Amino acid sequence: MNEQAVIPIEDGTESVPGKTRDALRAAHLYYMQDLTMDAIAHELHTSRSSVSRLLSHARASGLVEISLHSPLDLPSRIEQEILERFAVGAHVIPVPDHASDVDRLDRVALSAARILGRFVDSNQTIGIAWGSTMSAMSRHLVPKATHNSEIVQLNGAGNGRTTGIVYASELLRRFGDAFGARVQQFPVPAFFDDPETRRAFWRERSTRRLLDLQERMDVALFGVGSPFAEVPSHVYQGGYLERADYEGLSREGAVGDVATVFYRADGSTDGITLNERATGPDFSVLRRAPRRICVVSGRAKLASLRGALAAGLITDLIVDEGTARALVESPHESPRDRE
Amino acid sequence: MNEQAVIPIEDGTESVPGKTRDALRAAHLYYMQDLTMDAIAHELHTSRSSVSRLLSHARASGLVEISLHSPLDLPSRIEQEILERFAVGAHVIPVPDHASDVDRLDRVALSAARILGRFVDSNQTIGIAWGSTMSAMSRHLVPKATHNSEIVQLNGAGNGRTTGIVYASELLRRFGDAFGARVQQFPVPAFFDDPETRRAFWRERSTRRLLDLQERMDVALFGVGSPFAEVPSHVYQGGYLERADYEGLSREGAVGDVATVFYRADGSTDGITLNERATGPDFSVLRRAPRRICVVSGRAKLASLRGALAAGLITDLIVDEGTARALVESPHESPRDRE
DNA sequence: AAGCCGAGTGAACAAACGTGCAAGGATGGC
DNA sequence: GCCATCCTTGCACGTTTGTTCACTCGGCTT
Repeated sequence: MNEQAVIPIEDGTESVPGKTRDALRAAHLYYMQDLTMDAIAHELHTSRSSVSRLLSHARASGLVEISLHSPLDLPSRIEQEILERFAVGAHVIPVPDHASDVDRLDRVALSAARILGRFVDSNQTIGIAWGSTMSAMSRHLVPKATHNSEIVQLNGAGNGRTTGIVYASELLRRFGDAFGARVQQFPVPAFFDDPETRRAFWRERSTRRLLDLQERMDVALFGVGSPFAEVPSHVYQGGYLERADYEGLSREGAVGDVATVFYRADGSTDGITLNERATGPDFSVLRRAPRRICVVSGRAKLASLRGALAAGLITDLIVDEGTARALVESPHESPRDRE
Repeated sequence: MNEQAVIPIEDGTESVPGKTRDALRAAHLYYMQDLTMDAIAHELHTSRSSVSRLLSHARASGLVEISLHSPLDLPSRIEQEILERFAVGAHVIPVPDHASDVDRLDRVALSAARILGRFVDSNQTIGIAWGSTMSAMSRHLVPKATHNSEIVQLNGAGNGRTTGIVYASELLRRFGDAFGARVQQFPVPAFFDDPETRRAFWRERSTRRLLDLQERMDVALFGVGSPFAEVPSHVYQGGYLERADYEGLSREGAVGDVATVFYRADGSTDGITLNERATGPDFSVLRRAPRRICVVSGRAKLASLRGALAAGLITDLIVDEGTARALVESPHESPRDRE
């Protein structure tokens, strides 16, 4: 049999495109023609195992895209309501109510990572905050080829004795790899000890360059912090803040933060002293980004989320179902628990 | 456990949207969150089997869309070449060379059916020919909701003693169902016996109405017939044509047909007498459709395909790999076999 | 040159999945 | 109101798929 006639391409040493070719072909046969992996293995002259791996590769590398279309007459009542009430595009992630907070975060992050591709494109500057939500997302990104894009770190990460969270550089690198984008690190602590140090730093040319990038951001991606919730965001565990800081926040009425910048329930930030030591962008800067994506999981963050919405920080919200339901159910109630 | 709290929607008798809701949720959990069907069954309070069926339903009904993206630097050399040489957008379907013609047709039709959704939209008139290729496609259509669209039959089907091919009405209905479109049948034989009958019929108001529709077509979908190939298109098996007809076609240099209208290798149709009895649209009418999708499988149809390309009938081509390769390999050779 | 390392392969096993089947429940016609 | 019929459900089975493991094969180091 003239087996080599089947694939008359030159067998160059270009092994990587060769793998991509095979993966693409396998994906065609599997997803478009419904062949079994066995049959595909036969067509590609390899083993079933390899086909299984090829398909995994095809999915993980974005060769295969799976998207869901709700029929237009059934557009998730909750998403619709969030859109109307807050003027924010919502993606509600179904998660059972009894799931643990860790599960919940993982599942929201996984879904968010897969949705993210829709927001990312070439020639964009993408700002990324640093936190456990972003960390979880970074592990599941689906690559998408872009040109001339840039990832810029929104807030410092300090030299954390990080609680299992990957280092900021690693996190940024993952985003950069996934989208073929340059990465701009922001090597500062999450909070300065002295506001003066921050001001001095901000005058440095290298810092200015980064801040300029932040001002020209096309997409911002962040979670919300919730300092007084039972399961505090990791920013509050890494030893970044002292007891006195919490007391200050509490006294000044802060309910949450976005990229280390704190706000009150009504979205205001004026007079929150900790912000003078924070490294994240001022909200006036953040709001210049036309697309501001917020990923939230867990009802503990409800009050924070409300504040971020009040501050107008969010244009697109990715949130677990329980939190979404709570958000629309009890419109203006105090952070007391429902039911 | 407050199980009913998990899904606080009213348990109305709206069973169909209920099923769609579940299917959508299951699809979310399966495709976006990588849960196993077991886990999903648990979340939905049902059995694994049901989840499997829900997911099948979600795929078959277009709730889930799976698409493949070749990396831009590797855009199927063949498709690229077809685009350059014939100015036609190509989708090449990988099929092993040793596949039987039946397999080949099935696999191309399956892929074509899944691609078709991209071409169909609301407020469109979609013309559809009648043949074994269309028949195979009709069994695998992925529904897509559209408004105010219309399916119009391009050529008559006669009262075939159809060889396992579904009746034209059934075929049209499937397309109509899949896209929520009205269906306009064309109840005439594939070929009239007497050209005069055709002319008379064409003057009828009911016929005119249909021809008008054909002239305003947005999308045309058809295969090509290949009268002199080893495995003749079913049009030639149904007893539509007599020996004398074939001899006439042969004498007049016909190499293929689109919707019962025959053409020569150079795309010309003038002086092919059988066309006076054909029921399909004149090519000048067909070419008014901005999008003209042709589905071809099997090298036996290569000469026909070349002719249809020469006639400028095609804007988008869906073709099996072997045929595509033959198309670009031997550019201007006579219909003699290669190798 | 020998040897170490990492990537890739196929066999084998376990997990996950699809489907025929029989039972239960709803629907619609009479 | 009752029965025939169709649709749906969960189970059980066989098939299909993911993953672990031992192995091979280049490439690169010592």
